[in-house]
Amino acid sequence: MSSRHAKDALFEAIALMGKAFASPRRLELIDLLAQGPRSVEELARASEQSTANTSQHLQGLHTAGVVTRHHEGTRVRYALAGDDVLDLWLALRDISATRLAEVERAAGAYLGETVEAIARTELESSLRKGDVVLIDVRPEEEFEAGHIEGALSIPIDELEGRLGDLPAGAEIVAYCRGPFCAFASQAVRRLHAAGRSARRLDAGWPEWKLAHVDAGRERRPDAVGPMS
Amino acid sequence: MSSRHAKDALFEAIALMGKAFASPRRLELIDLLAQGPRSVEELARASEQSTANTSQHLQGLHTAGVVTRHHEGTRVRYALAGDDVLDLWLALRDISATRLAEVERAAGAYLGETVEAIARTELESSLRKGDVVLIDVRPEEEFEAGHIEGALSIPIDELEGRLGDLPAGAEIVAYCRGPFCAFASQAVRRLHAAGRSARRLDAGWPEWKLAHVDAGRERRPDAVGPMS
DNA sequence: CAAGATATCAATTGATCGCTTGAATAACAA
DNA sequence: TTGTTATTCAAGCGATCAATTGATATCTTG
Repeated sequence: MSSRHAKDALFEAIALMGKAFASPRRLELIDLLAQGPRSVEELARASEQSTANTSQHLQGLHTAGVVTRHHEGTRVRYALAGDDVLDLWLALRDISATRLAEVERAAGAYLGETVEAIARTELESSLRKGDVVLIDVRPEEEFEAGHIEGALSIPIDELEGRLGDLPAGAEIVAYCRGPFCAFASQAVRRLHAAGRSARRLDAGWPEWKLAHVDAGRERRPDAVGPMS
Repeated sequence: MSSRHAKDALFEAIALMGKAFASPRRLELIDLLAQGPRSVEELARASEQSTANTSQHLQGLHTAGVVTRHHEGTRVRYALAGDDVLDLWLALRDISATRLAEVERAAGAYLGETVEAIARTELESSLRKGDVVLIDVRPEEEFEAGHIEGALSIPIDELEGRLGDLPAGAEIVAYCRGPFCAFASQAVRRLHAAGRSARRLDAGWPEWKLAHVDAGRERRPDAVGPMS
């Protein structure tokens, strides 16, 4: 009975995907890819690591089935393999935050002084009423790869220069990559310094997108059958 | 600006949990714990590895926040830290199956010849009509830690001896740990050999339990705020 | 074709991981 | 107390991993 051997092989295969999420560098790449497809060089720059290392990790992610790759002329465009992978990453991130004090500490240290947040559902109704101005403070290429409908693209670096675009009395809501991204918090603090009323969205574009794709769907789209 | 350092620390902290899912041995332990709490020795026996190694991995899982531990006299009882962790594990498992051909191959090799499966929703309505006899072919201690209401516990090892407990003409449905567990498939094949009509449930107790806990709830129970 | 940009490969290093072994600790029972 | 059982600790060794470096392939453009 080689059932032990077969079982080992099964868990080993699953662990191939688990390993994809076991390195901080790879997680950062996944987090960036959650905003939209990117080339190797862009990812390397955004994650401040060498191109070679980035490429190496991306290949690892590819053989783990976590990202797709296609060539576009001289460059290679990587993307998350699907919404299920995005969901998995967000789940890992959120659960690690609730279960590991270390994560919350690190998040607090990275985000800086806490700013007031607004929940997605509340923002939705405010948007319908036209109560708020919504700004996307991510880099422009991420905005272009996908953004919340009705949002204004104001990359965090340009914020001060574009205060004029924002109606004086309006309440402003800023969002960025997600709850652990510092852009929105930073934007809110700077807006406050400029005398504006502002809050951050407690989520990012990926969460928003998933929430709208999933609306009215099953939790896990039909568990995988025993084989199929 | 030490923001790079802070960001690294954050991803490194999240990767602590990712690493928990990066080893086949640990995944097997998680899979066993998904059936219910167990002691170190039981887990070591069930996963066919040394007690020392099992203990070591369990400690790793504990510091990763994936399992809880409490002492009961001379033994230590480990359990999954929560339903969110269970959900994460099932998601990783299912996604790896859809994205990695290797996983499906290994699953096929382990499960043996495919048997006909029945979906959870179909089983639910059959149960209401009293159409089927449902048997739980996991080891008895797992049945006792939790099982589908109305199921009969017939550990796979005792199946032949207890054929008499099963009404002759009835359609039988067998379930076990999950879609990648071999017990149910094996049970169905043996029941067929005994001239019975049988199918396997395409999921296991953990999936069933989660589906019933989740019924009528939000997808992800309130994404973690930026800090909270 | 040659030049330039993008991505990957190959080889190396130090660090970490996974498992084994044998001893140590803790709770309990006789 | 002594013995027994369950778990953890500590040391060690081979295997794997992460990052660097420098070279190589591939596509585009002039």
